[in-house]
Amino acid sequence: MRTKATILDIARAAGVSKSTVSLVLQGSDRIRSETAAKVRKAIGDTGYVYNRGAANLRKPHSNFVGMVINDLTNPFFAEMAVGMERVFQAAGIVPFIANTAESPVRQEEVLKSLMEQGVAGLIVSPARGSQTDAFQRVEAAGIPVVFAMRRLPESRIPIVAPDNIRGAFMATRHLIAKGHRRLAFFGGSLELVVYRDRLQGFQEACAEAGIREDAVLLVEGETSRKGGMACLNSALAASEPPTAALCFNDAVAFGVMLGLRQHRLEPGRDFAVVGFDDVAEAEHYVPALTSVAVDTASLGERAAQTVLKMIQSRTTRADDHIGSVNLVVRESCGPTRPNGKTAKGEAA
Amino acid sequence: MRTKATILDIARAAGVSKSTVSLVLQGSDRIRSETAAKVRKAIGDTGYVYNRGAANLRKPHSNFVGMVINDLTNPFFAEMAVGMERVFQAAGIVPFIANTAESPVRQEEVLKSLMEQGVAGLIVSPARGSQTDAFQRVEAAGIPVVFAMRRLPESRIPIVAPDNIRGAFMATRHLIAKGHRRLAFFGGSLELVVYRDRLQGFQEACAEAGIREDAVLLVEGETSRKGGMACLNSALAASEPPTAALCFNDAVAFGVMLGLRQHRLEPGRDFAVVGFDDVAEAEHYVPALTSVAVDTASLGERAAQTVLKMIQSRTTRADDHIGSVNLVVRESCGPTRPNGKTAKGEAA
DNA sequence: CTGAAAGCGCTTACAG
DNA sequence: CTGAAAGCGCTTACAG
Repeated sequence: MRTKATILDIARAAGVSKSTVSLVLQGSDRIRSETAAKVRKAIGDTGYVYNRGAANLRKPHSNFVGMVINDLTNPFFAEMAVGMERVFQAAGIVPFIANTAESPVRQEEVLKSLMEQGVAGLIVSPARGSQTDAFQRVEAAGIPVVFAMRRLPESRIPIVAPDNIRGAFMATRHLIAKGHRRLAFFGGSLELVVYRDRLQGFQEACAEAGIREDAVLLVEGETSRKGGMACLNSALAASEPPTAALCFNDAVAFGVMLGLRQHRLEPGRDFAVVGFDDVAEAEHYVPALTSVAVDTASLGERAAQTVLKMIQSRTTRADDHIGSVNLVVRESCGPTRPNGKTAKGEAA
Repeated sequence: MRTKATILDIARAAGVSKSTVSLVLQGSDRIRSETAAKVRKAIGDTGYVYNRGAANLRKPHSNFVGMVINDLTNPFFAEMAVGMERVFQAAGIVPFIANTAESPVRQEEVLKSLMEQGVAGLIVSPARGSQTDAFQRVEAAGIPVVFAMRRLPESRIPIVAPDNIRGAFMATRHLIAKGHRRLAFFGGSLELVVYRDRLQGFQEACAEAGIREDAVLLVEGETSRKGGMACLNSALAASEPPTAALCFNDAVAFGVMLGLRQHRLEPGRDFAVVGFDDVAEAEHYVPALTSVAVDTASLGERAAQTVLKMIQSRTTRADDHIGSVNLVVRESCGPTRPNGKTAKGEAA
């Protein structure tokens, strides 16, 4: 391995100055095409690799963005990533994904590394337990950030998220229309703003139906399959267990259904469950999971467009985007009545 | 947002030279602790961000590695990533993940961007259809690369992968022991070395049992759920359809089971399916999927350790690692007989 | 359309 | 234990 080629090497090889090389590298039209061709040939011959670190020393911003995710294991984020990738690719930007595995410490490290590398912008779904000051450094550095799905209280960072309140409200109403009167909300915790929003929708629907607060069970927990199983177990141990649950997300819902089986209970028949996110798997699960669809890919696209615009206009502010939601009714709350009425004759 | 702070600013603030600042930034023990403390305080006060691009101009290598994945949507890779993250984190290295979505073009872009950024090492599961020369540039640049799961024919890049031949052999034997005589192999394609290996194990087991070649159906396809459904459909259209299938991976297997249901066939009872990878979901699926477990997290750890060692020893070569596999028998091939014999009385 | 020069933010011998 | 100086690989006015 001989020492790495630089623009100077390729300038010599092409018989031009290094300014010229730099210009063709940037696709400038100030260079005659024959000259550019010579340069490009030299680049190919030498196996030259552009050094973006050096370039960034002089340029206003780099060409990569970071997507920092709290749980890569949740397929939801992979689905969102594909939406993002579409828009970034079109803009000639490469998105790098980093996983924090729900650890604020890890998140700190990841953010630091991304900044040091000169990241142009950030899309982040903050780890649970993130402090508001966790993003002060990136804000101070003037790096555009948009939150996706999760946000921090009292932060001015724009967010792209679904209409959590309405989604939870619709889902809960559905459960109530199915005749359930003892309801639970499983997974997540109060420190999450999303949780508070979804909980609010849940409680509004309960209130509307005149369900008393003591007929409602809130079980906080990890926002994962494992968390869902744990929630169910603790709920079932109550003196008067719930008969239906709105789950913080689909991962929790899958965990709940798993747990039900372990208790020899059949999801849908013995206990109704509805999820949130509508990941691809929801449709294929047995029983198929009723879930709040959030149009995941669109959310990803929107988040990407937002950072992109922020980067281009050198701003650190943008409007929030709240995406519309809709309830996809499948089998996990029992059979659907064709006329939209439940067994108890209530309007759906 | 005032202009960004540099080591010069913090040198002035701390009343030292910039060399001193650089030294404390690198944790040198040549600096008196009081001096270091002053410097660190100045760093905190200014919101200084270390510029790794500038540093890399002078340093031999950077501190980040790239993991380039062919399908982020396959939970297998998320599982492998957690194994990797453990070892990288311990080494103070941040792994960035990039998705190629099975596109060689996208892969090219991603690789280029990573190299320009000064990536220290790469773990890659090449996109289907990658040409052998796709990695010439990174090899020429002397960047350590290890392939994970998939490799390219005639490449000297080391690989970390499970024992595909043996895994497929064991799985196929299991199918045969269950009494199946018309077998299929679903998903993947000959251009993939992994495919050839798994196919070899499959065929060896068939040969061992004296199954004739015309009783065996090979259906190539995408290595995804969707691909699995397509494979099944085309297999079912045959004049004498198979009764069991070894699937290229679990994603394909899930697709096959989905497809079976659409044909009103019950996986396990009407058609036996076994997967490969044993992702977390396999255990929880209904019916639970029999699959070849590859110890995913260990594979990830091993791959990470390998690049790490290559980076440290400035080499571009390493030994391959073939991980052991074992068949996890669940319900997707029908009920297991307690004595390990099939209905037809054959040894398992 | 192209070249010479300055400078981006660091690190690294080299002195002291 | 700390400082002054050179130089890493680029880009960007500025000339010509």
